[in-house]
Amino acid sequence: MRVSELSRRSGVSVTTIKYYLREGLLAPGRQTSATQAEYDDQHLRRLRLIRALTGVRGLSVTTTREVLDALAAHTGDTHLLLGLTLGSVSLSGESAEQDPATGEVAAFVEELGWQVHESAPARATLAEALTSLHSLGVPMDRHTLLPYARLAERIAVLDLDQLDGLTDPLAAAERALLLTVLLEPALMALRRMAQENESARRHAP
Amino acid sequence: MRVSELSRRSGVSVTTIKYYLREGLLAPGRQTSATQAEYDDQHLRRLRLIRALTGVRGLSVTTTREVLDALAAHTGDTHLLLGLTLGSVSLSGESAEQDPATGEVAAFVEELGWQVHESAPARATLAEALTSLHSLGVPMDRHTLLPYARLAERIAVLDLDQLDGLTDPLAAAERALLLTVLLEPALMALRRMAQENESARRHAP
DNA sequence: TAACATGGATAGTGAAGGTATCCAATCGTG
DNA sequence: CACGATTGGATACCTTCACTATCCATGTTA
Repeated sequence: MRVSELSRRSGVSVTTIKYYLREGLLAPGRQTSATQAEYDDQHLRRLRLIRALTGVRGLSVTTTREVLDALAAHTGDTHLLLGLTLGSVSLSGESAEQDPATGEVAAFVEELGWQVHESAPARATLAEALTSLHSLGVPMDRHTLLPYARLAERIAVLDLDQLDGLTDPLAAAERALLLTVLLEPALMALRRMAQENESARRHAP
Repeated sequence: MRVSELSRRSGVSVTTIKYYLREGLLAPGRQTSATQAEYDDQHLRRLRLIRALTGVRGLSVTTTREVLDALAAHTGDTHLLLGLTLGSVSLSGESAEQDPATGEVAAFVEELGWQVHESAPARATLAEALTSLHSLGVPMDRHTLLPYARLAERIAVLDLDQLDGLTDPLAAAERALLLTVLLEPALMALRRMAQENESARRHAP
């Protein structure tokens, strides 16, 4: 198919597709002549993926490219992919200085017995959030955080269960990405609704 | 205290403070003369809150104002506050048309037995995420989603437990806000680390 | 009283994420 | 094969957001 059809089928304007091509989010089509290129279903799928990451999750174009590059590079070792570039989601601008809670997070991860890469961005994300909460007078010590971590373990089990049976490593990596990133807003929405429900249960029995 | 001290104590520049005043995120100080105003600890606290919401969580200035307004308006009925304006976090631009998965979400909430307001933004967030996943070939039916929802219930219990003992309704409302919004990145970071751990456990026993 | 700070207003900045316009080459239809 | 529409490619422009800088008249303080 050519650009106009790709545009029609994806709902993304031709100029925006050109923009994504320029930015390297989308691979160029197969050239059929000097001024003509052919696109296939892979491009359509990729385009849908881009829109999902930028739209639903609000990732920046830069982060999206990094995530997609990581997907291409690490197909195969799925668990390296999980949470790879995704930690940089919360803040696009890197904070150069180390967060004061970094050591606390390391100790906590150790206490949990988790095997987590030393440089996992999620560590910094957690540290930053805890520091911020602390500065606003909300404690969140080990004791408070522990049950949350245990529930996170069970969520992770559910996540990994959904990758079972996918033998194609490309498909598995892509699904891992989708489940990690796109399920986040869904889980947070479930949490907010559950909070409302629990609050109603407690305050109006 | 005057502006310069507020700036020094909060780490926010005077010009930015002026900007927040203009945008209505921060209440004006008490005028002591025609061209002088006095700020107090409430202003400092509010300023820290603003920076936490915009910085850690990446909320836009507009959304932050809406959240803070909701906080001021609904102090007292905490469970109305929870998830009130917060649903609009995922997408700043409202999608005027209704998501096709809206009905499915309503049925799911019913099945769970949750008491959730009909117009809760979290419903739309969930619907949007499910639609997006569906269009990318990841099923996420009721059956798959149910265990996630049950874990969300338990997270909500932990959340609400932390509001116990706070008798001051203002403090309770503010803590509810902090726990809902600022804990999100922390929970997602825990999830990603737990995924990495679980993946390591499964693939390299 | 003179240097400096303040509140208030207005204009400017830089990044992000597109959008619009041109152009020459090419395709497809008659 | 002629001719209008489409395409790829390049460049310039636009809008929004979150600040930031500059002015200025008034006020405070040493």
